[in-house]
Amino acid sequence: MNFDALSPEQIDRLRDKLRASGLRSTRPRLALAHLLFGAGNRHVTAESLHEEARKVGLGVSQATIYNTLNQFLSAGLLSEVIVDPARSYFDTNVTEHHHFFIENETRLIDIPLNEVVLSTVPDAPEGYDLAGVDVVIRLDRR
Amino acid sequence: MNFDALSPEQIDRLRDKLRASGLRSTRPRLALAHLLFGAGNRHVTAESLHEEARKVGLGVSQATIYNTLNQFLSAGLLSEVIVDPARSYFDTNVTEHHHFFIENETRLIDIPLNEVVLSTVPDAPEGYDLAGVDVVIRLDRR
DNA sequence: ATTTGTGCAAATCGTTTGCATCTGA
DNA sequence: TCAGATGCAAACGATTTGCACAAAT
Repeated sequence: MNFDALSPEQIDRLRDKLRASGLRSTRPRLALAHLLFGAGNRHVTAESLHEEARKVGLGVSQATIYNTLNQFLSAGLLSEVIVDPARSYFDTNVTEHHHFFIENETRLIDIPLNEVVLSTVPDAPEGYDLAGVDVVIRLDRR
Repeated sequence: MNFDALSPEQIDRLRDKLRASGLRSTRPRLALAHLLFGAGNRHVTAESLHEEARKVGLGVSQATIYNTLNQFLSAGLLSEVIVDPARSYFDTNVTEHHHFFIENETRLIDIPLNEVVLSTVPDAPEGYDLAGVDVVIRLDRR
């Protein structure tokens, strides 16, 4: 596990982020947090993150990848995007927004909230609370 | 397999529907088609349909359920709804429309197309064609 | 010292597939 | 007749879990 590229400040920032969410700052978690939150918004699958971790020389098992992703998810550090029956996508953008999904590239692109305007939306049926609205625009490479 | 409840007219209608889609009208397919298309729009999972088939006394295996659902899907007799990472939903409504998904009841409700108006939608990125727009409104029982 | 996380391998769950056997056209 | 369907069980891929060990507070 190569932490040389990380400045102490970066490490501290990640530590704080984890602690603030009630998670212990362990080595694997710090390393994965760095991959995930180190640069802009990202979409990963368990497999893509595992692959990435391997390349960077992290000896993390798939189980830890899954556990960590799920912990980050329940801690609110990640959101889940449900667009593909074959696998789960995790998004570092936890604000409300929508997605393009490129079916034959297995790739997601964020759509800022203000670029989709729902001018008419049905009321929730009696006895139910609104939990969220997901808009997925499916694309195919031309 | 109890076909007593089916009038010859109903059987013929289903036969035609299958044939029109290039599918042979076999016993299991006719029976499942009857369950699926017999009464209004429906949402099923492989498991729920299997269960239902069992109750009606059909000796169909899970494999046949899956194969049949997928054949109906590619034949355009069913559509797929992707809302739950845990299982696939099939919808007998093959026209464009949207969905309520009740997370803790594992249940779908159709939303007619005109009840959701997207007044602003981003352009597809260069080089990509629009394949579809899915709106899922997630609900929780109050 | 105690609690929480990790790794591994085995277990689980939904879904798909190979193959021998049936069956509809 | 014979291409196409079925059933079963085995295979599969993604995800979860049990448990012994390791590390964090």
